[in-house]
Amino acid sequence: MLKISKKADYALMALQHIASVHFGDMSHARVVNTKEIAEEYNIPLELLAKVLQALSKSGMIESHNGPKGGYLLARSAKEITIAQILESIEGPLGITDCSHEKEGEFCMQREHCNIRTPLLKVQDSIYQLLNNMTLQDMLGGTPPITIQSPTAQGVER
Amino acid sequence: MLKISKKADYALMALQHIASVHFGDMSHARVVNTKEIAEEYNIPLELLAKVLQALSKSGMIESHNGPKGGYLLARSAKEITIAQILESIEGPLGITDCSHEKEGEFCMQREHCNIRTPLLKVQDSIYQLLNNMTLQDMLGGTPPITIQSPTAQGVER
DNA sequence: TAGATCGGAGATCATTATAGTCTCCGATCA
DNA sequence: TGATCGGAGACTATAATGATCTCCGATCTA
Repeated sequence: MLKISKKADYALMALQHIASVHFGDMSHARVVNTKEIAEEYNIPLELLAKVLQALSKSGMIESHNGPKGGYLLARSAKEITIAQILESIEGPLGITDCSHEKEGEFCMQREHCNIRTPLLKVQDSIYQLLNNMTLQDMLGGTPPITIQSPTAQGVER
Repeated sequence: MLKISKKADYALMALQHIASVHFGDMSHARVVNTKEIAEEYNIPLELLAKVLQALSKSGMIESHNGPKGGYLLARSAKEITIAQILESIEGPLGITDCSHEKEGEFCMQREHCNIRTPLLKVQDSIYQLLNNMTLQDMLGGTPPITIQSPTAQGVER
C-alpha cells in the first residue's frame, strides 16, 4: 500500500551515496561507478545500472564513460528533491489512475465519482511533502563518507 | 507510483456513498446493498462485495443479511479516517518493504541502508495526513484539515 | 591503437500483485 | 419455502515489477 518501488529505493540509496562522497564540497567530488554502489548496498548490478541511466537522463547526475568513469551529481544536493528523484524513476506520481487522465481518457467511475476531489487534495499534500524534502535533507543523519577506495566500507560514527 | 489500489478506491467510493445516505443524521440511516453501489459507480459487483466484506470485518460498517439487507455505517463518519479505510483493505501501509519488518526479516540492503530513517519520516508524515482526514471530510460538509492545495490542480466545486 | 573499463540501450524472463470471476454456503424475511 | 441478501473460498487473467542477458559505443591507458 502506497509503496515505492525497489527501483526508486535503489535510486535514493545511490544518490545518497553519490552525494555523500562530496558532501558540502563540490571540489572534492569523485566519480562513483555502478559497481561500487551495487556492492556497497547489495543491489543487482544491472538493475542499478538502469536506475542510474534514468537518473542521468533526467539530469540529476552526469555520467562519464570509459575507465575511471562513473557518475557525479549534476547539481547541488540542495536542489534535488525527493519528488524529482521518484518521478524520474517511476514517472509522474499519482495516487489514483485518474490523476493524470489525458484528453479522452475516462475511468469507468468518472461520471459519478465522489472521491476525485478529496483524493487530489491528498495527492497534492503528499507531493508537497516530497517536493520540500531534498537529497541534502537525507544526508543530515548520515555522516559524510570519507572512503577513497571502493573496498572500504562506510564508517559509522 | 504511490498509487492506491482499485479496491481501495472502491472502498472509498462505497463508504462515501453509504455515509452520504444518512449524512449528518444517523436516524435517517438506510441500508445500502452491494448492487446499488456497484451500479451507481460502475464497479464489478463481486469485487465490490469483497471490499465491503473487508470493511465489515474491520468494523467500519455493519452488515444485514437477507432480503432488504445491506450495509450501514457502524460509527459516525467523523470517526472513520482515510488511513483506517485504506488499511482495512490493503493492510498496514508502508512506503518501503522494511517498514514493517518482523523479527528475523531483513532486506538485503539493511546493513548499510542509508535511507531508512528519512524514509520512515516521510512515511510518518503521509500516515498522519491520512489519519487526520476523515470520511466526514470527504463528504464535503467541512473542509479537510491541514490539507492545502497550493499547486491547485483541478480544484472543482 | 588494441584492449580493458566504463555507461547506454534494448529485449527478455520470472515473479508477484492486482483485478476480476465463479461457485457454493448460510442467514433472513416475506 | 424460495427469493434476496451477505460470507467465503478457489480460481483465472493481466499488468507491474524485479531482475537478467546481450550488444553497442565512448573513453582512457598502456
